[in-house]
Amino acid sequence: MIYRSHKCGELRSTDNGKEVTLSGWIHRIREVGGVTFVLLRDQSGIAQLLIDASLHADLHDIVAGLHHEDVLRVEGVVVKRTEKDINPQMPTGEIEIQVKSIEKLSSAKNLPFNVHRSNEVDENLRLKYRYIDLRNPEVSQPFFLKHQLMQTTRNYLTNEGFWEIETPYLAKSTPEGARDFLVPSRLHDGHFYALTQSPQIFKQLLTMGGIERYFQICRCFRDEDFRLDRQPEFSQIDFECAFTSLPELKTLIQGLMSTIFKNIFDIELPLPFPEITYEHAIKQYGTDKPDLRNPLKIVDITEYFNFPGCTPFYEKIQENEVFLGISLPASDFSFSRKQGDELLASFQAEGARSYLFKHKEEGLGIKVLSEENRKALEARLSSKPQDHIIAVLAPASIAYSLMGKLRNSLGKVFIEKEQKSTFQFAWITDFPLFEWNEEENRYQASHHLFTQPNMEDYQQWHKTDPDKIRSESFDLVLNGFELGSGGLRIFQSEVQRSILNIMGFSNEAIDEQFGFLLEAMDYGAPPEGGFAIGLDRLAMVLAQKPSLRDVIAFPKNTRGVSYITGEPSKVSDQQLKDLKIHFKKESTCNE
RNA sequence: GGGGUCGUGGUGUAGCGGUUCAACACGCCAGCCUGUCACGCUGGAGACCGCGGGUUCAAAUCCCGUCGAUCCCGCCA
Repeated sequence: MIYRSHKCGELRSTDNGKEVTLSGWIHRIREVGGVTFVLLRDQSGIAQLLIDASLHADLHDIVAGLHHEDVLRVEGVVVKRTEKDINPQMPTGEIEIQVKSIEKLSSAKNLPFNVHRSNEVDENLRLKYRYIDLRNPEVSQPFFLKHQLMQTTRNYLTNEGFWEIETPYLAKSTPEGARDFLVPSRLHDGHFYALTQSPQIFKQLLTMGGIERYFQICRCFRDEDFRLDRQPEFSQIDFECAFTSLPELKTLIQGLMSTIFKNIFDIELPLPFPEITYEHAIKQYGTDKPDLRNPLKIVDITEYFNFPGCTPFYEKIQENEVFLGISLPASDFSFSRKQGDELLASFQAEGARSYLFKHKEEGLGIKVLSEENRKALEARLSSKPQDHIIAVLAPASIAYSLMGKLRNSLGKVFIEKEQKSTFQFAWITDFPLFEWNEEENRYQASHHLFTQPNMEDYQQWHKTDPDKIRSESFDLVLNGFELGSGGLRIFQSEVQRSILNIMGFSNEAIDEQFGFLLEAMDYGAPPEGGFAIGLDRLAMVLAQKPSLRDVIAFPKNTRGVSYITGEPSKVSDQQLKDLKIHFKKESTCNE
């Protein structure tokens, strides 16, 4: 059986007169008097069938029984449409197929939603019937993009001398970082595998094994709460190099990104990407993943209000609070009194004092400031008449993040209007090695446990102020999304042990949990570094989709549930028995 | 773990104390239509308004609880 001689979407007027066999799904049916128009769809596109039962009497019955999404095989002749019947909206709009025979390969029940209208349907229903939704090119297109990303990446890294090597998914649970998905071991009572959160340790072992350039497009598993840009399983472009440096890694990644943009979009990316230190990013953008399409900047205006009598600002500043402002140019950000009040109210709710200043013709309306001081402030903010200034007075720990959120929400409209399809990369550098964990009252790794400290910082501060140590690591940010992170790794066991000690690991705990790694470092480990790029996030941003679920073929919902196959699900008593797992209480979560 | 929003025929929504309140669009079924292209026209079927309780003479509508969905914070690269 020949199912098709041509694909629906490829037919043009140059095919006029050809005998063709097509197979596909019924996209629409339009019955007009004695003739029936059927749009037949396959992956390549849509072609219009013309079925005239008066010419082929045997078609009459079969046409009467056709429904949307039935699967057909048809034979017919390509004919050019007359001038007035051409549909310029369709790529195949100059022709149609005069049908001679129809065979229904498969019939479709009434569908839960229309393929071409699924964007208005509840997402969980679409996910349950993902195989229907995927028939819509708008839904399937991101998967082709992702395919291109993977192919380009493999080619690029292969050309750079990388080997693609697989690492285990069933691995050892490690402390720190995200919660693990655990897999009980049948052969070892009470013992568990953990699904890998990332191939971090394995890739280090590979370079220690003399494989100087490794990469992998790898699945990662993390059992945390999910968001638009977080799924329980996701993919990373993961790589590691021996004898490398931060500049070399950056060059490599910039090369990958520019190759991707060149190959897929025919866009020349401006290189190198701008570099912003972590400290600078927080102070200017209120986040470590700034969207550089957004022109707004946070300005520290504390100094202009820091004099006795400048009530109430002065008193709060003396208590170590900071005063931060964002200038909103009237040319780009129209602003109503009501919006302003709403914003201020949302800040008060977060425990910050907030202010909205309007720049009038005669200047910013802030009475406590001298004219000279006020003018200096206006210059600092580049503020002009009609502009607004939003300002927050709060402890630094909350002020910057509040302003960061404000900057994001204010910038949204601007980006949507002016910058929607532009791509702004940035490197974020000089991250602190540790961050303080309030709950556990100890330091934890801000990147991961094996990140190389800046050795000068380390020598100076590791005994007294570990939080002043910067790490040899960096992030890649694209349009406000953290695309990936990486850096240099510790390759000396003494340093690794000392870092783990600072984070509160006893030597016994280190030997038990990381003994194999420290031992490996003692058998001749090369200096090394690497990076990991979130493949799904990259695809999401490039496809300009709002959710990771749009670029994962069979994603889970926000509670980690798949409606298509029904996991997580209960398992049989026998399976539990084999694993020697007993539940104290009958679980009632789902069937 | 916390907060916001939502839950009405197959799908998307309207109704937000009573009276043509169970409606509208798409889809579905039947009929008509020989150039449609989101075809059109006529008619029809289809919902105990997520679930449980309460207030009331009266609840889709108000209240409480619960379940589910979703977004955000916490958490997480």
